Amino acid sequence: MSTEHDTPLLIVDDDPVFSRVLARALTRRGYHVATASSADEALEVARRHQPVLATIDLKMEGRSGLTLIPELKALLPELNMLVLTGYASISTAVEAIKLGATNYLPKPADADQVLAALQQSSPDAELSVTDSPMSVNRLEWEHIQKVLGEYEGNVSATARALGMHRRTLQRKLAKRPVRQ
Amino acid sequence: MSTEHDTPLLIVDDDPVFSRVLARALTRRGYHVATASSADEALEVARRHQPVLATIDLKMEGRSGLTLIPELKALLPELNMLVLTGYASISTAVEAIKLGATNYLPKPADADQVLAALQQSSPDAELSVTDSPMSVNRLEWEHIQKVLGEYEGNVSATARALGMHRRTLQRKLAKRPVRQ
DNA sequence: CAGTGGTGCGACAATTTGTCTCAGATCGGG
DNA sequence: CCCGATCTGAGACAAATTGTCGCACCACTG
Repeated sequence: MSTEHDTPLLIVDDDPVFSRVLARALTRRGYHVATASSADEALEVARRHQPVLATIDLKMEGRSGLTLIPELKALLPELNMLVLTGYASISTAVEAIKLGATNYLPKPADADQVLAALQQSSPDAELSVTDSPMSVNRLEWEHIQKVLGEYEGNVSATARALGMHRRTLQRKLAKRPVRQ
Repeated sequence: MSTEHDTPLLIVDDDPVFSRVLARALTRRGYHVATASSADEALEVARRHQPVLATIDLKMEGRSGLTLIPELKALLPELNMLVLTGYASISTAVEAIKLGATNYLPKPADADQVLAALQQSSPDAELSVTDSPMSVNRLEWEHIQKVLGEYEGNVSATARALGMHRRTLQRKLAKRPVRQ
């Protein structure tokens, strides 16, 4: 476990909240974390920081994270890149891997899942024994909260975006095991 | 268009209807088509047929098509493999590409899409990123597939890990993934 | 051979969703 | 000030999904 101590890691994400939370969690686990909030900033920071691991968001202002992958790869051929996105799709997953990403996860994902995905870099994939995956309900809850935030709390719009009935979303939000 | 004339192509799928329809469509377009309905048969046929292109179904009787990918690759290093499945998920897509598949398409897909996916050689970083978040159901499907993969397809263990009833998981798996 | 743990699937009750419907609130014009 | 559009919470009831239990049937192992 001491092998990853101070391993330089780069987080590329334009959502400051997500970025900060993940950075904190990874720092606590002993990584040397840097963050960037755009593709261009990522290249800049990468030059200085020389990361060994990176997480890359796809949907960002300006260039998409997809174009960033080959650029980072050119800069740091050894870099282990995990694509992490709230707008996941099979087609971008396929492209990301072909472009050289080592893994691809839909958000929400917690720090442990991120690390497991980064570690699982070898193509043959020794199955990591993730102690306990997120329950379906928790995953759903976090996703709902995130999207709800993106729509500034508009329940109707969120329900439409999530492809669920407004009444259902309403009910799910009503039995909140959570505050604010 | 004459370049693909008589190009040997292998279809691996255990659904005879799908297999026959696709074979006919591709034959009409000038390919020299062979079919196989299991992983083992695929290896056998591949030896004789020496395909340049192949489509591989994931969910088949016996071994999954996923294990077939590296085997075919070992047999025919130049083989261009397209994974084609009715139970598409990001996690199997990532796995398939890492194992050497050149592309991945959810069924249903018509012959033209299949050919386009097989022909498309270089990755495209300009691919547009979806602008709507995943639906709750789709996210659930992706998560289930990922965990299921981590437990090597063990339904009971996956259900336990996800805190859901085996019967329920079973039923969810029987359904196709929701689009969009 | 018995024991353990996996899988598929039928059946029926318990719960959750979908659908429809109202009755406010709010907001930005015209 | 009223209009139309849109958002909201909530009741009611049907439709669909899930929880539960049970059973048969492997495969593996001591």
